[in-house]
Amino acid sequence: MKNPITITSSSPPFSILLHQTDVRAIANWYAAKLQFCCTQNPISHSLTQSVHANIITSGFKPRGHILNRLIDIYCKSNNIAYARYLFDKIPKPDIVSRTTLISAYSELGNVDFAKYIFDETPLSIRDVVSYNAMITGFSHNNDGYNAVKLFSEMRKYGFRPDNLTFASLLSATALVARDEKECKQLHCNVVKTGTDSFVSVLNALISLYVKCGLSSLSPMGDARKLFNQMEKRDDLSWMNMITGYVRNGELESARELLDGMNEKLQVAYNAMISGYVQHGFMSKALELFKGMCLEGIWLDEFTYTSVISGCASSGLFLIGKQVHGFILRTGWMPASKFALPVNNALVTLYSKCGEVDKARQIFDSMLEKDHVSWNAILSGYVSVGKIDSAKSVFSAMPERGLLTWMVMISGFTQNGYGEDALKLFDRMRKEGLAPCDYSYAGAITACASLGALEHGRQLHAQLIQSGFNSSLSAGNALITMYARCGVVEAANVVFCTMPYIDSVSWNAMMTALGQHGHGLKALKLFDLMLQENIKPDRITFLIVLTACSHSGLVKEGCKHFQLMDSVYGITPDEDHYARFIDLLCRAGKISEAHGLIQKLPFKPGAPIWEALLNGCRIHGNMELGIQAADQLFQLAPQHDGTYILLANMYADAGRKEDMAKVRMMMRERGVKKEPGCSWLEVANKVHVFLVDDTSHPKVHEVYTYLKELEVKMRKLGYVPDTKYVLHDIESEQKENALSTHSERLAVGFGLLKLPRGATVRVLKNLRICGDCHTAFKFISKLVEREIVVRDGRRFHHFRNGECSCGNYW
DNA sequence: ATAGGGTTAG
Repeated sequence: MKNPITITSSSPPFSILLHQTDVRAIANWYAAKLQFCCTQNPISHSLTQSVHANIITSGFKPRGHILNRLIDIYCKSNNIAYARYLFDKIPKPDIVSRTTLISAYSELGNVDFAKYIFDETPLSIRDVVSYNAMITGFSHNNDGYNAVKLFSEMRKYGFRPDNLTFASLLSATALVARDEKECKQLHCNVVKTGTDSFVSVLNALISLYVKCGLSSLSPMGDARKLFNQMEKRDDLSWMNMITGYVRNGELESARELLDGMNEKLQVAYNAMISGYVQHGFMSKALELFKGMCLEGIWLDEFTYTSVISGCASSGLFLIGKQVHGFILRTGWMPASKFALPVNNALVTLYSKCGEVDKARQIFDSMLEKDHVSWNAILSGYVSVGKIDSAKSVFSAMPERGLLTWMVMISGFTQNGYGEDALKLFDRMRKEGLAPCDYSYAGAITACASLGALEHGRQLHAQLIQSGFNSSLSAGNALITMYARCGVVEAANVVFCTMPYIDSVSWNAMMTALGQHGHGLKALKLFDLMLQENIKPDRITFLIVLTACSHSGLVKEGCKHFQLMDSVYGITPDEDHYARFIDLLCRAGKISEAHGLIQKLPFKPGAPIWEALLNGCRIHGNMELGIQAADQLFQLAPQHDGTYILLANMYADAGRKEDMAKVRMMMRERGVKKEPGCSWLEVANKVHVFLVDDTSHPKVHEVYTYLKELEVKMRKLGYVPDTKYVLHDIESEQKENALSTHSERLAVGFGLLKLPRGATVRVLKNLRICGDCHTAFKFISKLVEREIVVRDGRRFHHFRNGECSCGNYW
């Protein structure tokens, strides 16, 4: 429909103004003009304002439907305050304008003001329509309770509910109904009032049955009966049934319904495709998609959104990109006019397949963005590890939902920024948001990587308080956290008390046992897992091999290494071989490991050489160790771990000059710590440096640094794990500086909780110095504080004050 | 003047 009025003018034409007396004509002109403003998308604010200004300056007193139009426009543009101001100017708003306002405000989400207007409408002018509008208003704002309450109120005052009332009421009841009883009762009411011949009422009733029947034996039974009885069905009836079946996982019944349809309704196909996508049957979804193309059914934004997002979530990136190309080629719509969800799905697709730049390109080209778009691009950056870009996206976001925080928190954690993760978690709560269980999982994992036990414990307590104690992700994170902080018993308690567990939980618990030298227990758990019919995956075998390696279980390790291919059909990849070589090396079978490397089915990469180098370090095999280090330098010259391993190898052999050479090499090649490592890690590295260079003159500086770290830690809100605090080192005796300082340092680290890295190095250092006395003192302290020193071969297990020194000392 | 349903992010 063409609008005869020119768009630019804001005052009525002279022909109308000529007859000043004809107020009606002027009013009609303004109303039509405002109607035009209203139908523009987006609403033309500048034109509205100039028309409004014109109304005021011309001395024309707006009332009735002009005021309504104006209010309508200001409502739609979310200028509620001004709409309210105009509303108060209406001398006696009639029921029609009130009803308009009620539904407009409700649609805008301002149901409170809608209720205000409704409440102050005198009972004498209320009618069924206004009640209907208000019930719908509540229902659209997820307030089923008040909708139902209003319904009984209107019956109390003697209003006769009509078909539209029941349509709204049924939809509202779906929000609050608990059982089928309520459905049946309402159904009777509908039949009694004779509204059961209206398609919209029956549609609403069907979806109510679908929602309430979920717990019953045949959830779709009543809905199907009703559907079959219907004389007339429209698009929505079919949609409701199909999505109902989909929700119950009865995809075959849904498909039967679709195939039995006489006319091919596009919405029904869309519902079916989205059902397949939701349940991960991508091949079926794509088959149906192809069928739609062949049958000549029009494909719309919903079709494309489902298909593309399905491709994204099931890893079919190539097909997803093909669909994207297909849309562009067929000229379905110019790319600039793609609907928001389609663009969102595309951003997700390119984010997930790692092409985050392409995702960004689409994101930037979008005229309209919502929180989903922002979250999609954010998780795109997070998953490829571009934390800086993720950070800038995070701070540029117009609104941050729970998911946003969660993505950013676990993004920090996954990329090694544990501190930032905890800081963000705190900030989230300071802003008054209640973190979801995934956010807790992220923060708890951050504690695991930082070794912050006490902080982790507090989060555990808060997690329970928030009612997330049955959360899978949080439970799995807790197992990892307790294990990494040395409290394997606590990890076990979590594992045993979790109401639901998945393969990740099994893996986490096996890791926990393996880390603490309980190799046999880990293998027992593995068997238990098999008995529970959980299929082991590649990760499981990585864990099993590591557990065997750390407990010196060579035979068992070999057995499982062979079984994984022959019985479980998992071909060992580079990581598995690396663990296996590690196992051989730790058991002293260096030449065997070296032989295996030469027979590998692929070109050995960094993990393989690193395992060999570490083995050579343990057993003092200098020649092979240097060879392995050379290979590593070629593969990754900037990786600091290689230098540290090599230096440690020399340290064990007492070759100080060579250690110095390694350090020189690092300096020459500009090897630095990767950016973003936590201060805890820095401290650890400082410690390594100190231990490696026993005559380092800067011992004091290191202590000052550690003290600063402690202050920083408190500022960040960490709770120190013990009451130990670093004392003034200056006042300490200087004799035997190394061992004393090492112990102090360890106490310092104990405060930061880093049993594995730091304490083990202290022990090693004390061994080099031959200071057994301090070592024993130190060990007893560890036992006192329930820290178990572990590692299969080299670091032994100390418990109850006893210490099995073996060849270590 | 008022009605029924569906898509996207971990």
